[in-house]
Amino acid sequence: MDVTLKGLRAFLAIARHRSFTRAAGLLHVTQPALTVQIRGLETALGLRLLDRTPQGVEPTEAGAELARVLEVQLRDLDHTLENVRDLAARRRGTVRLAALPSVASGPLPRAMLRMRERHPELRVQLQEAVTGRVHDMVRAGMVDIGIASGPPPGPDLAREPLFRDRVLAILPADHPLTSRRRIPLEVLAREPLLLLESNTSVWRVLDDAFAAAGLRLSPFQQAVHTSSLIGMAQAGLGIALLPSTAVELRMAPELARRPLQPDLMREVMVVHRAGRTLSPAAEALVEALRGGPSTPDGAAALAGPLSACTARRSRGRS
Amino acid sequence: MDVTLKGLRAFLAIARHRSFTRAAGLLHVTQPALTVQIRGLETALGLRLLDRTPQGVEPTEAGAELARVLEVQLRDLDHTLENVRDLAARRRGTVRLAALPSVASGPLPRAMLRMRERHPELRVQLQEAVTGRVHDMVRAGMVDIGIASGPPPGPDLAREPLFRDRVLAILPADHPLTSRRRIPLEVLAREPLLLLESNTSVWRVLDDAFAAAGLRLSPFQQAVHTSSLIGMAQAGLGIALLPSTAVELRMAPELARRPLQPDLMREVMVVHRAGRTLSPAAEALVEALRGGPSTPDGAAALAGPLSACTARRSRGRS
DNA sequence: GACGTCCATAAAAGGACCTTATCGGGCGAG
DNA sequence: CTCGCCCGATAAGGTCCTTTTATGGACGTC
Repeated sequence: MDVTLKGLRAFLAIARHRSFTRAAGLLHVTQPALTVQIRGLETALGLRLLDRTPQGVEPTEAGAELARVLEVQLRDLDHTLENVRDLAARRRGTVRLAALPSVASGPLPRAMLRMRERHPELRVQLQEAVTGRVHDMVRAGMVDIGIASGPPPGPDLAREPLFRDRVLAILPADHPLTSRRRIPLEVLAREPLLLLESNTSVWRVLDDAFAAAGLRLSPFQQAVHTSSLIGMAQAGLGIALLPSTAVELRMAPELARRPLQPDLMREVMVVHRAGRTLSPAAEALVEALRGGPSTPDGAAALAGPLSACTARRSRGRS
Repeated sequence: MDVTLKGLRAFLAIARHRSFTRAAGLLHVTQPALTVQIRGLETALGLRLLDRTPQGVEPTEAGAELARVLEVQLRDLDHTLENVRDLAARRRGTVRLAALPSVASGPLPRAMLRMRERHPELRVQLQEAVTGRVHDMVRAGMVDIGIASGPPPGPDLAREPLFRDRVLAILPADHPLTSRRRIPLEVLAREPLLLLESNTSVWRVLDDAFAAAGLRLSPFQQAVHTSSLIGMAQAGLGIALLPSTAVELRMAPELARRPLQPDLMREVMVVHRAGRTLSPAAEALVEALRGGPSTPDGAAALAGPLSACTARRSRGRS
């Protein structure tokens, strides 16, 4: 015979209410079930825990001692289990996120707002980083998920597409090229270009496209922050090439925006460790980033973390 | 699905050893059993606790948190259960005992010695009291068992015979009555009698017997302590009537002892609350009082407390 | 003295659990 | 690159446990 949680809970209920019958009602079982449970528990422990009297039940010495201790310990255990269930139900939890600066300042805030509406208790620990650094942080376990762009980072990281982001040419409203709806790369190549640093995903997209067109990407000026480039464009220093998500663009409405020819897109992706389940909080954030929950009702959301992420490591292209 | 102790233990073993297969070996089950157990636990909690990878298992964030807390809590729970098992196995425990002074000084010490040989960790809290007080203390729950004599104390107390104790006449070796092998009550009635107090069981036995013989019990001297009466008898003050268990008799070998005519016996009994199971420690003491364990082998002794004392309240004679 | 309450027991249905056997995926060696 | 090994998942089958329904015995009450 084995000590079971069910048996212990039954014992505690009976000891507390001094009655098999009443405890049975509270536990939603019949009285004989408790008789058997207690017999099992008493056999497992090797002594009598409850003295059955005609008018009810009285714990023995040992039973009273056990009940006293068990009361605390089972409450603690239930508390522990409830905490885990809170994680699952997204009533608790923190997502550690590493995101591209353009996403962090652009679509991310609204996603966090959506997440808070559905799961007010969840928290996000945000760190901004460029793609390579995002991958490193995810790989090292420093963050739960990353938002990055660029090529597949390797077999140990899994990626799921989030959205596509257009690369725009940002130029003063009176610039001659504003007459064109799209600005060809070969035209751009002759202009003074204002670019982010070369380890960014935008730079990589541009570099690839220029190379494919037989051109060479030679920036007139580079900067770490998008707003610096915008300031330069406002001053007429040249043409800035920026992702459309960059929220700083909204603060410079007088600047013209033009897509390129060919239209260059940057694929923004969620990255996480392959073969590792996303925490429920991380799932909630991904859902919010996608615009809404993939599983609208709570029950399905609760089952979600189990069904999701059974995928194994994705094969990296050689 | 329900959280079970077995499932939690399985989870902890797997999380600790990072492997279903290894944990299965340690838990003496097969690996599929653990797969099912963990699936049940994860379903009950609503999230994934373990990430299965080709080379083993890695706890998820939630799983790691659960494992950390559970480790402590299950250890505490096991400790609690082990404590109860110690009670059952008589490796721990205290008997609160109220006993007649004659028994406490007479057969009890040897019984305690026998108990200590078998169960060295058990302790006895002894209180000496006369029969009426013993009954009261047992009834009030102040002690676990009592040793008393005399008539049935009522329906709420159960009694089991322990031994029979002869009432002896104690007289100086040169007393004329020493010529008689048994001393008739009518002879005694004419002698100066040295008796214990009137609330004692010996007094009651004598009183009943004298009354049945149409005699009147009128002590020449009364005392609380047996040794006082012995001293008086040594001084030639009269004839002391004492139970044969009184150990003080052994310290006065020069005094003569004679049974009465009719032979008066005092039935010494173990008393405990009716319908209440004796604690294992109390059972051990009763066994020792009886001269040896009623269940010699440990296994049967362990099962003993369960089978014993299923009897309901014994009917008191009206 | 009939009745209600309480726990124990018995039998049967239902479910949970474990074991054996097998699968599929990943990894390392040859 | 393929074979063999290790890992966990799955399926099927049987056993054991658990629960429910129905009933019994003991006790207290009206």
